[in-house]
Amino acid sequence: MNDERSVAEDVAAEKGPHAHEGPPMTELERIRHSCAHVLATAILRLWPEAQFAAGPPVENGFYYDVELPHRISPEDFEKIEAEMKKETKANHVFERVELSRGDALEMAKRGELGALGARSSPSKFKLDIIQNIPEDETITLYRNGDFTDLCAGPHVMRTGNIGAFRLTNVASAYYKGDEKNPQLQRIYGTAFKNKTQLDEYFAMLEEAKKRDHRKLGKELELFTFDDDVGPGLPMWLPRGAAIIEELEKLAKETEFAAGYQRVRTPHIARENLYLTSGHLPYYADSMFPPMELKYDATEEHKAAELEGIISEKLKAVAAFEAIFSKLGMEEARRDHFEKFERLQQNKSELEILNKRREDLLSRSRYYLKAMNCPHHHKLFAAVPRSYRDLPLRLAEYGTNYRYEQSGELFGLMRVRSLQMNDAHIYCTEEQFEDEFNAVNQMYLKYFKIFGIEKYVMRFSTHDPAELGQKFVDNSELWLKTEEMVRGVLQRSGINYVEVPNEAAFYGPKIDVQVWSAIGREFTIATNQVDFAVPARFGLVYKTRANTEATPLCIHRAPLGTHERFIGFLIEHYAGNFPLWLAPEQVRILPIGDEAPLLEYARAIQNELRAHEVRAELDASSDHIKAKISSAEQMKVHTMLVLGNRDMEANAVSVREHGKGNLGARPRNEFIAGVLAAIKQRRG
RNA sequence: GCCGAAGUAGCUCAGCUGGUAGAGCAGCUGAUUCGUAAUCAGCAGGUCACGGGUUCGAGUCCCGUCUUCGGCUCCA
Repeated sequence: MNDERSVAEDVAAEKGPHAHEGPPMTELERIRHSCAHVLATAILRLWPEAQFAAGPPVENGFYYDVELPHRISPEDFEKIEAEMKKETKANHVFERVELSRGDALEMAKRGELGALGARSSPSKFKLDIIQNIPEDETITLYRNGDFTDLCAGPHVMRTGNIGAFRLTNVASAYYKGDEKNPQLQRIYGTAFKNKTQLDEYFAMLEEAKKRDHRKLGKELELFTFDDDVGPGLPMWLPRGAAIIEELEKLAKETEFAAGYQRVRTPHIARENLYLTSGHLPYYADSMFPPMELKYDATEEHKAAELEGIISEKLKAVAAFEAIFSKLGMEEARRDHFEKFERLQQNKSELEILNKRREDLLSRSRYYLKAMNCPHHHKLFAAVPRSYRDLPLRLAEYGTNYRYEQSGELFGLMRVRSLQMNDAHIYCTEEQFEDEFNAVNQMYLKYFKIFGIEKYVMRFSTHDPAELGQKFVDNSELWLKTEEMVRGVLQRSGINYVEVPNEAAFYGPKIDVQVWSAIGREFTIATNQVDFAVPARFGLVYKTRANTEATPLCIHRAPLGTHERFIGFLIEHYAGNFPLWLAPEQVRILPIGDEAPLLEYARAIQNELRAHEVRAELDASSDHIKAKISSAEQMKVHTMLVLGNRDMEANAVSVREHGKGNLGARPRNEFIAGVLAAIKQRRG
């Protein structure tokens, strides 16, 4: 994890598994990619019939996809690694060979690619890959010892340059990620320059396991899932909810100071709303299916009435068409002009009626909201807006529901109900830069508070070739807003990287990646520029010149969702939350349970709670050591060990989780200190 | 959604090739009055994820469903 690459390189490198394009590989990637070849070599020694597909370096190592009747399991790793060791010991040169397309195809047909020599069956995946290499590109092979593979490289000089490696796991993957293609076994491994770095990496994984938010969430009683409630629907226990409260407090303070206004909107809306926004049918798969209201008699009656009229019209249209079809359209128009006109009229009326009927029915379908923007757009529209109202910043901790595919669910990181630190900023083009910059500054402020030292903003832009398909067809606005975003990012010294062709449908976006204290990456938040949907909603404001204009909209959620953000924080802090965030900030542990001492303890608890400090009292009959132990296990931030000595001196003996016994302090001094630390959001 | 693996008490886990369920912690009750990470004893706790099948007999074998995990795909 300690390689010298910049974050930008990291991010760029992860883009292209196929080395045909993109930037040259870093040294570590060359090592890993070379190791994939060594892995293939080893597998072939054990199972000569193996068919290899692709074996690129990836974020934390490499993999090679292989088709093989034998199902490789972790028990096989030892013998595969032993074969790999032989290959690295032999220190073969990675030899690069250029050859013609014809020669490459011949070799693949003889089964010599991704192989130790000619075989009875062709190297089918390699054959396919060659056929997909553009005509103007050079085809190259790489050889190490007996092993020959189709590969664009680059590699390290010799197999011995692969310092240290280990296989990690095996999973299945479809060839080219398409489920219509054959299913392959994907063998994962990792490699480093030396053994020390390899060991560090595995130590980090161990540490990540200890900090796993699912494990700590259970142990610390932060949240829970229940089968009867449903998959991907976390419920927050009081200790977890306490963290949520603090995050909301932080966001509300920050946003208030930045001129945001808080709003509240329902969790559901009629289908019409999502037809207007354009989410339906495009995004329908990611939404919970609609609730249908059956009991709206008026609307059902209206729909039925329309149904009657529509069927009449249909009959009329059919009758005319039957006549005309015999005559042919041109003749019909000439000779029966009047009837023809009536047909056209009936057709267009039918269209309107059908639309009205569909509209009526859609009014009885309600969807759980998957995002807050449509509701917020309606709030914008609820009041006549003038340029004087802009920028208008509407903020809400809205709860969204997204029907994530079952295989996507993962602890708190990928859920179906999520509370977003959401806001929509409506502004003019002139205001955009300042607004966007202010949002970025808010991110930096949060990074500081949470001790996030490494981050990158992935700035996703559009591909002009896909205008009108993947992206809203408005070239001018794309270029203009992208230029504005780029300008803000550059001028504010934000660490960012540009990712082409990954923008949202309606505008450029920024995904915010942060790294936890142990160096694992999380995408926690997103900022999106939207120059399309406000227009769909017909949002306008009066300009100074008394004309109407459509505002730009910035979607932003610096703290992302509670679910993912707290998941991140759990790992980041290893469950040892700073005082202001700690679910239980203070626990009072009286030595013994004699009445005067308990009374003293209770008085302190009450005083703390009067100042909104989450203070608890352990009045159990446990011995003091046991009380300390259980408080430590729950990672209570501060423990007050109270005995007669403390009571007599009006003092408290302070113990902090992770720091141990800090000795006695005057009661008032301690309380003032706690309040100040919480207010300043210090540790 | 697809492929693979797993699911035993609130938690962590044991239960061999089928013979009818067990520990530690947590909980409850009582004793213990202890100055910085676990005092002692007793009690209670399970439709072995759910549903079906094979068998004299299923936690154990087979099938289906659900959930979780590892991947793939997805994340406008």
